[in-house]
Amino acid sequence: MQYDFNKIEDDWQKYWANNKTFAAEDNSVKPKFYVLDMFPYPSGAGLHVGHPLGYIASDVYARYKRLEGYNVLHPMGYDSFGLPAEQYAIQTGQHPAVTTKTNIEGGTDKDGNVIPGYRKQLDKIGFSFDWDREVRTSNPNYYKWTQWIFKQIFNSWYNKESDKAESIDSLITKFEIEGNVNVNAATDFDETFSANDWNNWNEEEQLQLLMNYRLTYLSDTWVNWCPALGTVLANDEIKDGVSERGGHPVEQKLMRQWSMRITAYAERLLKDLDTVDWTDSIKDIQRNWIGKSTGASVQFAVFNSQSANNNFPTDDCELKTEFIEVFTTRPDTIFGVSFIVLAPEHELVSKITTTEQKDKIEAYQKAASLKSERDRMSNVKTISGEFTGAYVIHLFTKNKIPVWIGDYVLASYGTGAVMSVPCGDQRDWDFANHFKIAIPNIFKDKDISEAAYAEKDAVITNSDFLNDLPVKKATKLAIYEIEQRGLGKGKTQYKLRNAVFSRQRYWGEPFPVYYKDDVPYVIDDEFLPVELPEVEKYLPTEDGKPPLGRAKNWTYDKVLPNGEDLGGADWGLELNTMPGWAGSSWYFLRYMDPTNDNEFVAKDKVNYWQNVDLYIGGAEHATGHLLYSRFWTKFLYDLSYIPFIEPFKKMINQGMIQGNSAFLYRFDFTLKMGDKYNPENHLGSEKDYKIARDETEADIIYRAMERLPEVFFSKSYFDNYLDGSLTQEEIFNKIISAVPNITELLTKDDDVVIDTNKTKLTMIYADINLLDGDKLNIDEFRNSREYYNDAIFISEENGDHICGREVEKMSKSKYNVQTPDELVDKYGADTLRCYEMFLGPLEQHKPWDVQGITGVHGFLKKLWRLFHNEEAFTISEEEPTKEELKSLHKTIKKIKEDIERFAFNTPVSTFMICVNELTALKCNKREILSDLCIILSPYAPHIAEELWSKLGNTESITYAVFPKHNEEYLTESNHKYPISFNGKMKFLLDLPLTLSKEEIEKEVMANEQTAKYLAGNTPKKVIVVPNKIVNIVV
RNA sequence: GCUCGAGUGGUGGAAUUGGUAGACACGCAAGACUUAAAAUCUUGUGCCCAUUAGGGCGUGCGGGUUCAAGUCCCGCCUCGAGUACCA
Repeated sequence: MQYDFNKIEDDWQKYWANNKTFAAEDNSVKPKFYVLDMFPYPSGAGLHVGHPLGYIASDVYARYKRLEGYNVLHPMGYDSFGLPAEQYAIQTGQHPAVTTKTNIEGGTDKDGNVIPGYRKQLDKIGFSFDWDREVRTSNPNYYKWTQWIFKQIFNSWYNKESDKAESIDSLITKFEIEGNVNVNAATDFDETFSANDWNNWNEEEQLQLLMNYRLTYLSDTWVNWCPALGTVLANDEIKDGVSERGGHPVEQKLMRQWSMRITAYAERLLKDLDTVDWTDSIKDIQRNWIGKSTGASVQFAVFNSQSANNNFPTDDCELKTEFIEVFTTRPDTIFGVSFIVLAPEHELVSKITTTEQKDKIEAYQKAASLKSERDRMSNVKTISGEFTGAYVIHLFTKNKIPVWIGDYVLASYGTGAVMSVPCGDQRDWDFANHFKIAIPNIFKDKDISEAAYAEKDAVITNSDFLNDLPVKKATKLAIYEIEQRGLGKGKTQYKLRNAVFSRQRYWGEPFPVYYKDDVPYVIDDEFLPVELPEVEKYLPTEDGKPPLGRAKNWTYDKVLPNGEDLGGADWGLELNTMPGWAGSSWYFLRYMDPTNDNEFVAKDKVNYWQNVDLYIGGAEHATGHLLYSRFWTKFLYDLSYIPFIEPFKKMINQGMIQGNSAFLYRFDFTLKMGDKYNPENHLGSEKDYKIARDETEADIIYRAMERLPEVFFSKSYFDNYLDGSLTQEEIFNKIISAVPNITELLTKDDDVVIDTNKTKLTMIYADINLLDGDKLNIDEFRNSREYYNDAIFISEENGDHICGREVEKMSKSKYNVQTPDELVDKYGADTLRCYEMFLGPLEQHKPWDVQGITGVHGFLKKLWRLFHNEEAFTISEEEPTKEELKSLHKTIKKIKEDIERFAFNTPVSTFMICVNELTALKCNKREILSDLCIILSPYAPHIAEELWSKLGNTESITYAVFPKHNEEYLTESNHKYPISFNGKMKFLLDLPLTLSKEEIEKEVMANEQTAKYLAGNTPKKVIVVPNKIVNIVV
């Protein structure tokens, strides 16, 4: 009886949908398990075989956990706001909501292309998602709560005393009572004010001040402006100086923007990485991104050379009016400072520069400001700088230290100034060497004549009170002294920047914010969501406002849906929208309670489901989504909305499935005008050749080209062509014999010849769907496009036309995309699922090769045949034999072990071995096959359900019980000992396991084969490891 | 440059704690069935030498530890990812 996978899969998918088989129970007595896939963006291109890889793995795990008795939450939804839909809307005028819906649900786009729809594609693979919990970030009932969370962040500040976010009201109370003197908050605001000051300010002034404390705040910030996309981008949305999406240039611009004070959480984001089970690589990326460094912040007093002589001023020098603050991670090297470098943009530069140096400094500043980020990045090696003419006083030695500017110092990091210690830092050393500045050595017995000594294992010398101390102790003491003398203090610095949260785009969440006299206020909860308005175009307005500037009545009028007017006014609403990561920072919470209209998630539900137990997705979100959702999780925890501090406990990052592109080698005819051609003829007369008066040479050549067929060479010719063993002439001869009438075609009425010096073989992409292995299906290829109809193929001697292959990214433009749909139609979803897992370890990148799928498909057919003879389903009720039980139980054991260590590829091989063994044993016994169905069902759920029901079960296999292996069936009485000589295995010897070491040795030494390999020598030593090996050392 | 990861047959990969390297598949070759093809089945398949028996070499390269190394240690090479003057 045939394995009709199409019908079986269809039937069971319907059954699961109708019976809501995978609905998760919200408050179950069962233990919970939360398996989540990273939120997909529903693009119009649909799924290719790389996308479901992670979904299959998570689905296998989810199904396995159900069999293990867990209540599994395994939801799916869409991150449906985003740039591609909006770019498409700008091009076509279609509302992004419409295209987004089509991309998810299927339909046709404006050009008439059929869009299969994400959902339909997913359904065909047989995932066990609880679709009743689907969310879409662009649905108002979802983004209502994104806006609500924004409001909570807006109404919070970060209290460093309690080390958590608190309500802004608690801060206001403090201000009212004692001003900000005792407030220890995450803020850049460093002035102090009293309660009196506070209470005397008007509302606007108070609100402006609170902006410095809110966890999301409006400020003028330097942002990454991308003119091509018409929006600002966050640091993690930029790769190599250009936008991650589209690769457009990015420039720095000062704009009024909403930002998220993620820096308040820097330390916790860093520290809590230790509590999650992620790969070291992702953790490292986050640690780097957060970039913690500890050291000291130190103030250097500026010594004004104009009014002082070269003698050193005293401590009470009245000229100490300006200070340069620097941050250093090596306070222990304070005595090695020989100059100070400021960033060219540093605000003190103009104040301290002497008149003699003014011109040079200004020229340098100008040159630096003209350099783009990219130039600065690419010019790392060139050393440049300029002396300001000013000096500072060394904290301890009181020496004069020159102040320079140089663009190797970044304005945006630390204080934009460094104390340069050339003996201990290579960049400082290079700078000093270049400008002939002194390089004092403060490391005992270290040579610094050729390079700086940056290792931290030196002993400090020439450093007054730090002499003879190792780095660690010297650092501690230096900080102590600096603090004692009031010259600075110990400090921790982070690279992490606050995240820009505004986007000048249409297709995103509107802010729940309106403006009264330019002061932002948040909208009352009863008016949420602020729904995205209709606009007639998705472009910025003529005066440069974001697209929402085009919306009519975009004001906070306080009219409730029921028509009740609560007395609003024409207060303008915020025109920016939120970035892509807003909705995805908390979506995993919404799945617990997707339809709740009163809360973003109900307390009892989040208390039951807790955080995600297993999160599967790509590694590309390391610094974006994975950092932001950790930040929001901690924030919501601080406000006691959720009971955990990390969103994703265990994460696996699946590797990319690469495309396997195919190439044809096309002969490129290059034509030129023939000898008989005379440009004179071109000028009107009709002598030897018919040349239309208005034709150019190019026209004639093009016309001749059109007559010529496409000629393709098989791979071996190309290889020979590349290494020179096939000459142009030989190629040409091949063509002449393949296209005998070539001269005729070429010439016809035109005088055109082939320019044999310029012809060449070039690689063009061939659609991988027209290939059978590496062989081109010539007929299908000819039919694929009209101009290939009469293409000529110069093939291998056996008639095959072989294509070149290369592994690269899977993409439409490379004609190497494989969609899951075609494979599901041809082999079935179960085959696809098993095959994608079989390909290799989940985390690894691997090339897609469709050929291997037949092996997996064959395995399922073989499995089917265990249950069926030619005509019908047939099963035996006999007692299984020892061998059959052993085969089954070792499989049960290995499958469980493998799945639990997240090895998804090896179980498929294990199933194959088991089916091969049972086939060899001709086993069709119920007791064996019934358990086999269960353990296979996470991988191949449709066939498992079908066979399970044929075995007489009336309930879905989903909630069957994963069998326990019985160790008794696996224990052996004998072991085939590999007998090695000097570690090289020579033969096997079957011995009972009951033998002692001595007995084994005796048996081995008595064996005649041993004697042969010993060849008369006496063994020096015999190592016997019972149940493992025997090694004889000769 | 720095950080992290990976290198095993023609291909994808297996070998979980140092103990038979190459499981399981693909591909290839030979054969069976068939008018033929597909499907299916059987056998072989790391490389080299040898008719066989057998021998030698083999997990990127070079060393080391060990009775025994794909696995542990040291040094290097190549590829991939992240990051980029972070003081």
